[in-house]
Amino acid sequence: MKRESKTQYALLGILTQCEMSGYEIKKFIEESLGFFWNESFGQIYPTLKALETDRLVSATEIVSQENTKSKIVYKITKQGIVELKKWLEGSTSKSTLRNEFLLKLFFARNIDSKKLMEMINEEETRNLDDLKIFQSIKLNLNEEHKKHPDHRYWIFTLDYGIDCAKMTLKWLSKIKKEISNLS
Amino acid sequence: MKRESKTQYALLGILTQCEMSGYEIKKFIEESLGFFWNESFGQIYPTLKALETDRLVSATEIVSQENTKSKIVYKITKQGIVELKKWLEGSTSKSTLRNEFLLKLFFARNIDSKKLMEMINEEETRNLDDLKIFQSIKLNLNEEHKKHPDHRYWIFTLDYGIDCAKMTLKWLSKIKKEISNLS
DNA sequence: TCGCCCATGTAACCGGTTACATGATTTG
DNA sequence: CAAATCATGTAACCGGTTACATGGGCGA
Repeated sequence: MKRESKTQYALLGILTQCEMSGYEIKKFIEESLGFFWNESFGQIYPTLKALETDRLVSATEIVSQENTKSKIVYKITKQGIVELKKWLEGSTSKSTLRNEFLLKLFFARNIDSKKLMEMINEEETRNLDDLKIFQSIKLNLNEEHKKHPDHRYWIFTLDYGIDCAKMTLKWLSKIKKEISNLS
Repeated sequence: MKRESKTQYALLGILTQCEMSGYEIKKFIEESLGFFWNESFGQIYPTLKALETDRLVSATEIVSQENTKSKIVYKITKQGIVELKKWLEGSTSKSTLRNEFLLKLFFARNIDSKKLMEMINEEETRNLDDLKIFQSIKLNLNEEHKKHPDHRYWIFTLDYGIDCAKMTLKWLSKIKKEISNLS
């Protein structure tokens, strides 16, 4: 069984928005997919070059003007869209998830009870912060990008983040109660 | 910033249960941590050896008897427990999550609507299957291992899986409705 | 001038999976 | 007898991050 990186498809998908440089793609990922996907420059730049040699994207150098610096923008080609659709409509492999917090909780018998509470409180804060961010992004999305062709799908993924954070918060408060009742 | 594999801590944590061979550790992971952690033999065996040279575990060869095959069982040492606790009570880094389903959904404008529905239905089935498995494990855990010192923590992590699957199912049915209403 | 952001790139490294080899024992 | 499971191990490979280099522009 061979593995195949999904980085290429992430980049192709992003380039269905508009043409972008590697640097802009990185920013887009951080701002939009950050909570369920990420890529480093060490992946983005070489993958863009590989996509270009495969003719799935085309590169154009934008030369330095006043107020702008030179950059290389990439545009998805027809073949690129074909390849993207193949992946989109193909089977989805479940990602190998590794949750360090759950792993620690599984072994929590070995944690000092005070430290355990601290750990859970930190997780609570993290999720509360995430929730706030997601909700403010959703507000902004509904105000400024309502007409964007991808708007509904962006809301779908964002709602997942919101529901996930809310569920986790409920679960955390539940286990906090049980731990304080019984220890 | 250096990275440090968590595999060693996962193994140390598991060995707080009882002494086990590499093979048994693998089975334990699959049966108990499977939905939020996994390790391959290619990691387990070399890591066990490294833990042994660091004196965090001790190895004993169980020679072949009638009905049993020879195997090497590993036992956590006092230093091992110290190192485990250091990790447990240290800071928890959030794992880099990559959710292929969400990535596809984010780009779903490029998916044929019938195929999109199929994709969502598959995700629904996957979550329903997971939920059933988690619930049966929970039943079994409450019947057979109620007295186990780790019982409550096992239930906590399991409950997370259950709540997560339920939340995802709700969210999936919500987006299904919205897609069928508006397309 | 200093630090920050824009912008591109790559080499070294690491963590992990896959695929294989070996061989015993058990089960259908 | 074949297939599955028990049991250990490793080499090749891959995907990804980190850390670095380079250099221009811009604001404090």
